[in-house]
Amino acid sequence: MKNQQVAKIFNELAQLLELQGESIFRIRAYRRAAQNIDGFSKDVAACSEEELMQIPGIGKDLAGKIREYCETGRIAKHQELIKTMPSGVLEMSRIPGVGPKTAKMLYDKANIKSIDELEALARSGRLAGLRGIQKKTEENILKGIEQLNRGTGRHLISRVVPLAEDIMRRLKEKAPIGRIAVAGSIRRWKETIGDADILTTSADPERVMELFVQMPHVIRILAKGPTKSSVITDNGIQVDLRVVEEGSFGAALQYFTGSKEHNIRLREMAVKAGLKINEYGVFRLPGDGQIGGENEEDVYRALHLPYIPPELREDTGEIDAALAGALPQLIELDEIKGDLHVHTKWSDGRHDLETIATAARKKGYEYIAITDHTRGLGVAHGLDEARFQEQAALIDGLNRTLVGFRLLKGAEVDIRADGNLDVSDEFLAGLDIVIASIHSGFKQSREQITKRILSAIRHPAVNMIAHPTGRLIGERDAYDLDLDAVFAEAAKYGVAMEVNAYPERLDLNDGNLRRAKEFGVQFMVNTDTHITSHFDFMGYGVSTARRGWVEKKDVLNALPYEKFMERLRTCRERKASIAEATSLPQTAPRTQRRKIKT
DNA sequence: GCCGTTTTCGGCCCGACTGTTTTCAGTCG
Repeated sequence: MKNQQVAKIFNELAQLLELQGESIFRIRAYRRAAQNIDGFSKDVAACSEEELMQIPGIGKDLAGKIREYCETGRIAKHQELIKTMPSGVLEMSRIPGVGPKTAKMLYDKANIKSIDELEALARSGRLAGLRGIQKKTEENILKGIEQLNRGTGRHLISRVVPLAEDIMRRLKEKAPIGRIAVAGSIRRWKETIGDADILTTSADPERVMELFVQMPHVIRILAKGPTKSSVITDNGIQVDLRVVEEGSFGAALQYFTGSKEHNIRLREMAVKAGLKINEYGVFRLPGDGQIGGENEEDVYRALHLPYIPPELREDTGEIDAALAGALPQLIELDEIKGDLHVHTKWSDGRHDLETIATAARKKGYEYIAITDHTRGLGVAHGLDEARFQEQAALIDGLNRTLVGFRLLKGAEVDIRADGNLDVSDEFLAGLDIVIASIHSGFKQSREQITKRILSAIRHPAVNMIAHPTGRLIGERDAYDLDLDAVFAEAAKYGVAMEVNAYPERLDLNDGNLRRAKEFGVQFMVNTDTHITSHFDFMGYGVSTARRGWVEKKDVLNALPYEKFMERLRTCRERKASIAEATSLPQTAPRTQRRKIKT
């Protein structure tokens, strides 16, 4: 899949063109193309020029550049631009507060070629005096460099959500506010968050801003105005607070939820319809008469669109789907009836069976599966068959006492480096549910890993592949895997793919899910719980599924208990019949075999 | 560089905050 590489080069081209002072529209064209390629579900390397031009924002020129990259591994225009400027200048434009104009000026006027040189000059106080730079800007550049050095600037959503909730709670207690909500990428449930956006209404905005910047978390104030302030908190997360009037809250919520690309599309549509949309409302032009804005729905209604859920607002086809009346009916958190990936202290979890069952019932579930690790996973105290039998007896006992709730006997089986499972087939056949996953040999070749997972999918007892790509956000990339082959086989055998809700995993991710859906794959959204509080992660899993356009009908654990069990049985029956059918050609008469061939 | 149910040329989303070049450019979202 070359999409990400092409997207990266287009983004870099946009930055380089920005340094050249190129037309902002040309730059924006590269950025838009990069985003659409990144979100495109098919490999661009496998697309003809005509197919590429079907992607929004890709015309003849960019389609040619994509082909050029796929065929030669480089883009001449990119190479040419890189040569015009030291790479350090590009890096300087990534310092918060320093944009392309400033970076270019620093290079042109003072021959500064890297962040290190810039920092040294700023520290010695010799930056001030250059055109447009005085003491204050010099200080801000140093702070910006510090911020850049502190980290990637993106945080796991599970780190940001609690902070945003805490800030909102404090504002509700102390500040004179009306409505309040999170916006931005948190509300779209992106897996990582750049900064937290909070939106509120107030009759006394200045007082709200004052209280906001004085909160105990705040270590630096980036900006403070009457309607908008930005701060850095002690855990390095930037929080932006915006105050609007009641009549604008919906428009502002829509506006600040983004994504930017989604909003640009909407505002383009608005202009064509003789309307203007901004964060204050929807206005009819000319005359500026406001026709909506108190509620978010007003914005979509004004454009004759149905309400588009925040998780879909990425300009990856949701507006066209809305126009066509073809938006998906996204899965909802309260439609989840069970959790099929749960560990106990029998392997590497913390609690006993009863504690886990009680916590799950409190969540309102009808069933969960106990899926402790198998013996292959020594580090996780994997169980051997005898220990599983012991555990099964306890589960049977608990099930006799539980009313309206079932514990399923399951296991998270290790797929070994050779593709075999580390427990006997007979034993697995006796379990209610078997989930299989990879915990070692991540560096194997694409062919090997794909083969391992395909053989697990075909195994007679396996019902689901857990965390199918193995990625850990910010720590470990997905292993090299032919996902299309995996999805095709999973759909054929009725084996589910997991949406692992663990915040570091979120695996499959949104893009994978959309692709998998095209193959007709079914999903299970699970928390991979090791401690009872992990059950709360289900929201992250469901939101990731929603970002992947997943509907209730695609999610097996949205089924009530009886129906769910029936599906598990169907999966195994289907496998048995496929195994039987595929063994036929070998024993079939010669004439029949020839027929099959043609 | 893309795009077209007013357009194949001339448009391309909109506003807040900051620092400084005192009327606005740069940056950000």
